[in-house]
Amino acid sequence: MTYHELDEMDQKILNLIADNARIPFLEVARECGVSGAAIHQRVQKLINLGIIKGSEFIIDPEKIGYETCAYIGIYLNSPSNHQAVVEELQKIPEVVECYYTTGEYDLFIKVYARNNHDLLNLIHEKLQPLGLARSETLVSFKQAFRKRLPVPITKKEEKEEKGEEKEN
Amino acid sequence: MTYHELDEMDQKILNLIADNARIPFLEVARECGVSGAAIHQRVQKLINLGIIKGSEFIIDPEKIGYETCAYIGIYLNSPSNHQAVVEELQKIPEVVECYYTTGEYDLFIKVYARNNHDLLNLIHEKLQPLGLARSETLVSFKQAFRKRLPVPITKKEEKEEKGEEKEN
DNA sequence: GGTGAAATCCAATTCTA
DNA sequence: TAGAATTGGATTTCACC
Repeated sequence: MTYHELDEMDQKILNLIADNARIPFLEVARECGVSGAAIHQRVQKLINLGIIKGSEFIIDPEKIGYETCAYIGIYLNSPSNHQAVVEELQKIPEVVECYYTTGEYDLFIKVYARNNHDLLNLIHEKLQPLGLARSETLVSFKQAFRKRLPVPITKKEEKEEKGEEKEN
Repeated sequence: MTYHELDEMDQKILNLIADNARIPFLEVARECGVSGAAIHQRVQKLINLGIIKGSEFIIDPEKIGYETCAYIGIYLNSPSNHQAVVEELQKIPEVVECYYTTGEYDLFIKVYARNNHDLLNLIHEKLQPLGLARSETLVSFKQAFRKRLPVPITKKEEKEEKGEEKEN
């Protein structure tokens, strides 16, 4: 099994804190009908399990001067070299996400740039030298929306049906 | 000007809180050499300006049962209808991001699914019925990295060179 | 796993400058 | 805008269940 079983309270906690990282844990505690210490311990457990990977304030890229967002599909000259390329990509501040994908591209990245001109510059000056055979750029001219994945709610009965064992 | 001028302290605050939403403001205050009230007021200002759009705990999608991540480029039957399609897409829990893009596609979305089978299901059962002419799917089989965009640091001298006005 | 109390620390407001 | 002071809460730990 690739993920730990979360009970209903864990799921409720995650859904409460996921889009408000500053919510007081005592408020979460009241919602869940337990003590603040219990929430504290469970959140700690979720962090230790790697389910919670951190917290962040969401900053609007446009408002700090990044007007252009783009996705770039990358073909490498020597695909065997991908590890080194990924390390170099990680050092470029404008590259915020990087994926290994099936089929089409060797790598697929998300980048921000101050404007379209800087994007072209970024591609020519910083990306091409890494050993790209070719790349395809998809410029977003507007983000329609962004939201978070809901934490699925597993009802207790469903867990029992799946054969939840006592020795967990 | 599309973005507000941030002074060095605003930038420092953003860089401090951006990847730790739970950091005590008093700690930020100590780092910045000002009082807690000053940080409180500045963060409030940044929220009011829309520079800070909220906060969140980062939850590992794999750990809550979403093993497949994919990007899908969408061609619509009637592109004039995009507004309605976007609204429908927003209702689908698995669709977490949606962009209007230049060129190639009418829409470009990011989705999560429990597995590859569910992804196919999602495309056939939920996406196709919205009126897609065609779609191209790019499955990520691993995220190499993800990081945040750094808040650019504008030195005071640079701002003066740019002609910062007193009446701001 | 959870509780409750204690000690420490913080958030948020108000007032002053 | 910043600082100081205040106060009501929040965080965290720990002994106990």
